[in-house]
Amino acid sequence: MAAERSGGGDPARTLALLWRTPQEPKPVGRKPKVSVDQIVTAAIAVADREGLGAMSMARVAQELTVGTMSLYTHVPGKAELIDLMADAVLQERDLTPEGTWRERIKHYADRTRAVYQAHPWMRDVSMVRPPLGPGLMDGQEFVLAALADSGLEPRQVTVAHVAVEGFVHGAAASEVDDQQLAAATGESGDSWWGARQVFWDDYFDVERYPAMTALWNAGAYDTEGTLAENMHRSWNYGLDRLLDGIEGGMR
Amino acid sequence: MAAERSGGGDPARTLALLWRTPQEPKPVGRKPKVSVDQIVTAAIAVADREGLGAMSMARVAQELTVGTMSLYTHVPGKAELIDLMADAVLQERDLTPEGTWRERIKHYADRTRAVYQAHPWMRDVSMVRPPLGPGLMDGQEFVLAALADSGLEPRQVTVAHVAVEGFVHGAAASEVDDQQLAAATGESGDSWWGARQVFWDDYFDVERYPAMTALWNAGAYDTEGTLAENMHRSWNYGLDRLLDGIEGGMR
DNA sequence: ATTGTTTCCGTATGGCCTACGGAAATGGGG
DNA sequence: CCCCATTTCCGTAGGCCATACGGAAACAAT
Repeated sequence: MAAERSGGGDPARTLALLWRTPQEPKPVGRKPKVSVDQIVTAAIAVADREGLGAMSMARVAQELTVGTMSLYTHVPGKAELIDLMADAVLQERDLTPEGTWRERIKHYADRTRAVYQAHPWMRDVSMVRPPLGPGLMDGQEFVLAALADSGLEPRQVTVAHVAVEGFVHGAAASEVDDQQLAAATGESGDSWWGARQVFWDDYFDVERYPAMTALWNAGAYDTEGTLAENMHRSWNYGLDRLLDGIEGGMR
Repeated sequence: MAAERSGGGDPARTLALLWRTPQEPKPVGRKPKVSVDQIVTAAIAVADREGLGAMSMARVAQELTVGTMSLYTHVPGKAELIDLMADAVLQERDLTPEGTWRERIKHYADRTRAVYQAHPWMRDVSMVRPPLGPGLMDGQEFVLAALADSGLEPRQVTVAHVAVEGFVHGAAASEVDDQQLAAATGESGDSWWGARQVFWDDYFDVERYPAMTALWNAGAYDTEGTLAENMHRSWNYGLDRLLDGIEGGMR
């Protein structure tokens, strides 16, 4: 399926939900069996366990022992529910502003990575039109404050911000993708690659791929550690080099 | 919906399709109405026009004026079809090895970006367990050859490779995400943000977000150009800084 | 007990993938 | 010309999904 899209609905309604605008308790009428918070929590629980694909309205309602359509009283639709889920888990990062601007960005990357690890379905949530809730906004503020302290020009800060944010989310998403696939298909990444041993035997052409062959012969692929560990190493390397570049560009 | 997952099926069968292993023409039996190539082409056409979500087996069959189930004679299932589509469009990059290693990586990034622009549904295809076909492999070889020429140690080349590949695909995906959403929802990114003006009016808190406020006041967000143009600028900046860092790390 | 308000939820529509198995087409041998 | 092995075509059916609609049920105030 294609990536989950969020927030097509009425912006005012969605924003009120994201910021949980307190509404005066209704004096009359039937008492609600569930709250928005309960729905969001249940939806996150389902997605954590079985992936975003399994997070259907029916499944969440079942979790809460409520009729499917009851959810629509509290939440406009599935897209908005996903927005609420995403912002909720982004709030789990506790971002303490300590150390140099670089250390703070690394801290931000770590915390964000932890969110993706805990909630692998975040890979499937597009951040191009993000939920404008407290979870997202607090993160933006944190990164912008760090970059502003770095000495970059204001205009440069905004450009660097998009690059850093993109790298962090992209890296976290890729890294988690492997685990999500493992959970969804019941096959680990290492096992998947192992099953494709045939490829190297039957299709790989040393004439066509000299650089890969040379690297292989040089022992560049004799790594210890799992696929996941190697990915993590690469991403740390990438972020460090990106920050090197940003730092160097200021001088 | 969650991201499209590929290639769970029999590796040997999928590899044979990806590399179009020629099979001797059957002397007897009913003549096929469609070929694998026709199916892949039709599927790409549908996805280009209406998104990967609309690319159903029924829709592709309709395109070819053939019964839905006929497709399954030629292709094991939908996941494998997506693998074939992805590898086919990756083959559209013509990667000519000219210039310095840096220029070649930039060239690779440009060509890959062009693929995503032409086929926005690539955003929804996971590259963690990629289709091991010629399109993907030629790209890998190209990047590895460039990095090997940069003077990095073999082990470092493989680490840098993951970082670069991740950045390029991630950047291309993000950039295209906006257009894909615009096409899918009929609302442009600029218009979406415009409709969320309410947010700045009703929810944004200058006390809570001093860094953002300061940047706003400093005119850092007074950009001309569309959202898409600004994203493109940021991604170029990010890739340049990443390559700066890689270059600097060698000294 | 009635009324106004709010929430709950059963039903129905139209979509998706694909297992299964029979129908239809094809070329060769009698 | 007929038969038959072989191959492809494809209708049906089962079990998922989101959500529009409208009536039933619960509750407070009168």
